Amino acid sequence: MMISTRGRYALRIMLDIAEYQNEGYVSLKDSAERQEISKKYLEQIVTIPGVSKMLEAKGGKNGGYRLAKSPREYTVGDVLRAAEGSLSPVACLENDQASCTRSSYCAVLPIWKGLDDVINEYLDGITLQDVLDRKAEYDGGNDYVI
Amino acid sequence: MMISTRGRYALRIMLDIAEYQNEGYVSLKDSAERQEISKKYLEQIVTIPGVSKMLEAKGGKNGGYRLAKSPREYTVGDVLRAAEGSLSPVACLENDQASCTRSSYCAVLPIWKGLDDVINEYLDGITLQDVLDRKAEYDGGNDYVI
DNA sequence: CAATTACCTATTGACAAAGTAGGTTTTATG
DNA sequence: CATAAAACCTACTTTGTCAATAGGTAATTG
Repeated sequence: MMISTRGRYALRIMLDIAEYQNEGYVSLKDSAERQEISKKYLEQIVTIPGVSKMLEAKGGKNGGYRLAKSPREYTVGDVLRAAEGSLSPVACLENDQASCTRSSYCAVLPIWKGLDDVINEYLDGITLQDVLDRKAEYDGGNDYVI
Repeated sequence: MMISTRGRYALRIMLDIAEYQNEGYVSLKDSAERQEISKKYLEQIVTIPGVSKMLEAKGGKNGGYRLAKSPREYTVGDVLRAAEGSLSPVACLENDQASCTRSSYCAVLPIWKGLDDVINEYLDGITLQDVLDRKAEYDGGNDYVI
């Protein structure tokens, strides 16, 4: 499993904020309740450097978060990579990892590279706005949930 | 990371056997040396039920393994799924997993389904023979290695 | 000033990954 | 028939990450 709760929750909270931010800053308390996710755990996810870069925060009463840019400017891939650090399907491709000694002549490595490409292309082809739009199609903005 | 050493080693040993089986049964000892993988660990991988189904074994001197079918009839996806159990990128799609209570109305789930499809289509589009052929292209069957 | 929010650091329990270890059984061959 | 070489089987260990929980401090607004 390549995408853990960190990435999945990051995506859901970004979408939740995107959906409710027109009413002002969205607090983690509200998001956590809507999403049925521990608020404490969400705090950790939201403070992952890559994730927090995509948000603007404000403390105090009526504070909370909103997106730094438009939901059209963030892809699902952006959010997941920020939260997970890497979406590599195998260790061989991990950026920080000391690359395998066989990599220069490994006949299997091109398969992993191709897989990595396919995954990132797919996830970068979906923006947060796309998800919100699809949701709205289904239910007019009511029953369907992030 | 979705594909661990189990899956990667399973693929490499299947390819190694495919490559050398025309000279008779391929022993784990030889494969392990060529692939620089612990023989003991390879034993475990080869006895995973799904993996062992793709092999024919013979004990004793000059024994070893060979593929049950032609390398054209096994895809990379077949081998990886057999070794890993599942290639689901997220827990939400795991077959045995008690499916999430939100699944019936979750707006994010279709994204994971789509990702799963993209991954499996890619990996099922490559047969073991394809990998052997590509290797042969590069080096005439010598320097390039599985 | 009081409530509400974000922000920060540490700790925990469970589980899986990646092997290691030590044996038993089967099968050729000298 | 004895021996070596192979597959086959069960158990254990170590390490690290995941998924939280806990308990605070700092900032902002009404």
